[in-house]
Amino acid sequence: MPLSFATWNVNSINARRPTALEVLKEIDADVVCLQELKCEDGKFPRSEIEDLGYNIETHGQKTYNGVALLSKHRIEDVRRGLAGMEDDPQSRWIEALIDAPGGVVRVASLYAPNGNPIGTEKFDYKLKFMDALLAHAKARLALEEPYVIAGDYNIIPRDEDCYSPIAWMEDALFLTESKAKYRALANLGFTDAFMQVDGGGHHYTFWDYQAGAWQKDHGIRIDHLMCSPQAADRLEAVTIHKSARGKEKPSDHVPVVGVFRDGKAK
DNA sequence: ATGGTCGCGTAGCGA
Repeated sequence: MPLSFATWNVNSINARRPTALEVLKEIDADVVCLQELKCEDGKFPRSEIEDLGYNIETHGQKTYNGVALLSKHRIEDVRRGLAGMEDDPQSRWIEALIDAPGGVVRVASLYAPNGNPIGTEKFDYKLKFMDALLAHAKARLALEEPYVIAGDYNIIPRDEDCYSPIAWMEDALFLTESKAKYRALANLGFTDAFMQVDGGGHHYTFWDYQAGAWQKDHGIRIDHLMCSPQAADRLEAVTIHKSARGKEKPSDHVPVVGVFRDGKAK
C-alpha cells in the first residue's frame, strides 16, 4: 500500500477548528506534519484528531511556533528540537520513525524561521537554524533511510515559485543567502518532491491574508517535502491542495502531499 | 506611497 506524507502550516491549530478537521479528512494522508500550532501541548485538540485515526506527537509552544506529527501508523523514536539548537526555546522541529506496513520511514516536521526583517538578528537566526538543519540532514543521510523533511522552509527556491520576483527581492524568504541553504540541502542529496514530479512554475503553497493576495493569486511556494535518495526513489505523486485556501477561515498555507511506493515490495 | 489581514491575547508583535 502506498504511503502518503503531508505538510501543512495551520497558523494556529485551535483557530483552524473545524476547518482543519475537514481538510485533514480530505487529504487523508498516512502521515501529517503540522506547523505553527501556536499552542502548548496541553491545548492541542488531541481527541478530535485521534478520532480521525491518528497517533499524535506534538512539540508545542505558547503563542508562537509549535510543530506536530500525526500518523495512522505507529510512531517511534520521537525527537523534539533540532540537533545543534538545544538552547533554542522556539519549537520548530519534531522528528520520528513511522512504522508503516511497507517499511519504516523517518519523518520530520519543520518550521524554519521567517528571517524578516533582513539585517537583524532575526535573519542571523534563520541562517543559523538552516546551518543546524544542514548538519543534521547530512548526518541522517549516512543512515541511508527513507527520510522526509517536511515543512514550512520559509524559502522561495526559484523565481517561478513566486508571482513577482521583484516584489520579493528584499525579503528574507527570497534572499540569495536563503536560497543557498535550500540549494545546499539539495546538494547534499535531498530532492524536493514537487520538483521531482512537476517542476513547473507558479504553483504556490502560501497566499498572504493581506492585499487580496489569494484573489489575485499572489502566492509563493515555501512548503516543501525534501526527500532522502531512499525516499525519492519511491516517490509517485505530489499534490498541492490549493482548494484549502478558499475555505471559510483558511490557513494562509495549504497542504502539500507526497505519495510513496512501498519499500518492501519488488 | 501607503495600507492592506490574521492570530494571540487584550498592546503590539509576528507573519
